[in-house]
Amino acid sequence: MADTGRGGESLLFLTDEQVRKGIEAMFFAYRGFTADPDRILEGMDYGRAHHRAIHFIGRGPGGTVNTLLSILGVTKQSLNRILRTLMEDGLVEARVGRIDRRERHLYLTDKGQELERKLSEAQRARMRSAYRAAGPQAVAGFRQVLEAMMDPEMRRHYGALKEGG
Amino acid sequence: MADTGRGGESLLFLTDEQVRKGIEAMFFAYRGFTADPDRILEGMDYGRAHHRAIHFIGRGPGGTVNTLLSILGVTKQSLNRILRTLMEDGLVEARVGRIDRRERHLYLTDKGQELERKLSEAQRARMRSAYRAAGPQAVAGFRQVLEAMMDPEMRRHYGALKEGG
DNA sequence: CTTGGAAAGTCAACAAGGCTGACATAAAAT
DNA sequence: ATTTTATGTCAGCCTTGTTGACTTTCCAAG
Repeated sequence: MADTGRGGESLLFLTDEQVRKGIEAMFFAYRGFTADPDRILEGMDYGRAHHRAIHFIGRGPGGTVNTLLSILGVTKQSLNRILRTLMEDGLVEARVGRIDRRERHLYLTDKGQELERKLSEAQRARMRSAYRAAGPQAVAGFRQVLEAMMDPEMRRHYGALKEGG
Repeated sequence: MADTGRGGESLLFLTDEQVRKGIEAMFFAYRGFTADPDRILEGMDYGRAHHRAIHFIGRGPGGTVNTLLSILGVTKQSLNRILRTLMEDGLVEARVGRIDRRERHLYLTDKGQELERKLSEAQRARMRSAYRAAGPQAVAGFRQVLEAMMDPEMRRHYGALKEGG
């Protein structure tokens, strides 16, 4: 176990204690991460699931239901319930595919974009503030660790959005 | 990359695009973060809420119900349901306080510790692997950003566990 | 000693958002 | 012509969150 790794580090960062602290950091930070959108959505008929759908439709307009399904990792029944309410309320629009007419391509309406912006701005404000407090080097590290933590399939989606953005 | 490093930075890491990628990284990574314990717990009568309770009881044995309540950020009714099943199943023990006998101090039984270890090991394995892949500098940055992302009260709990650990 | 209030537990009801299973339909692929 | 795929939908269940009302226990202040 005397592996010194990257240029002579002590590997102290891999102790159980360090790793446990990382786990708790994830737990507590995720709460902060979702807190602002949750606050905005409470009172509306929407919840976190609607936020996620709106986010990824806004991020990849024209994506199919299947794509969204695999990004979100839920069942079609579960997604359908959310999508239906969003469409009824005129936040999301589903267009029949021109090439393959079985597919539905999803878009945010103007109203949907408005809510997306509102939610996104709150969440970005916190993220930006954390970024600013930690500095660019820390941010790079943050992203590296998170990316390494993902399941391969999720990393695929993440990467696709990276290029796309 | 034209990263100029700390002190005269380009602030490119604060663009909306960068911040959005951070948001998505959190989303996808958190899924990975919970995936392994979820897999272990499925089939048992337990869920993520039980995992969280077990984790923090194991982390701070002798803590009161109220402490746990404020760490987890749920209502007492919600926690009580989880705690009751854990006590019925002999994973958690509640001891009446010696000083203040209204308080219940929570401990994991041997059986509880066994499950805690099983869940924790799976989660730590992933975290450790991510840490190893990213390296110590990245890990430091990861922790900095997450800490800055927490709500102040959560940061308090996080810090308390930090010292304690 | 009595009373106020904090800590904890309990019961009931409800909602969000996961899940499975079964089934329907349209369109593409074979 | 048949099978597969993409999507939608109905019904029902589970976990885990919520609120509200109420009780018990116990410390502490009057």
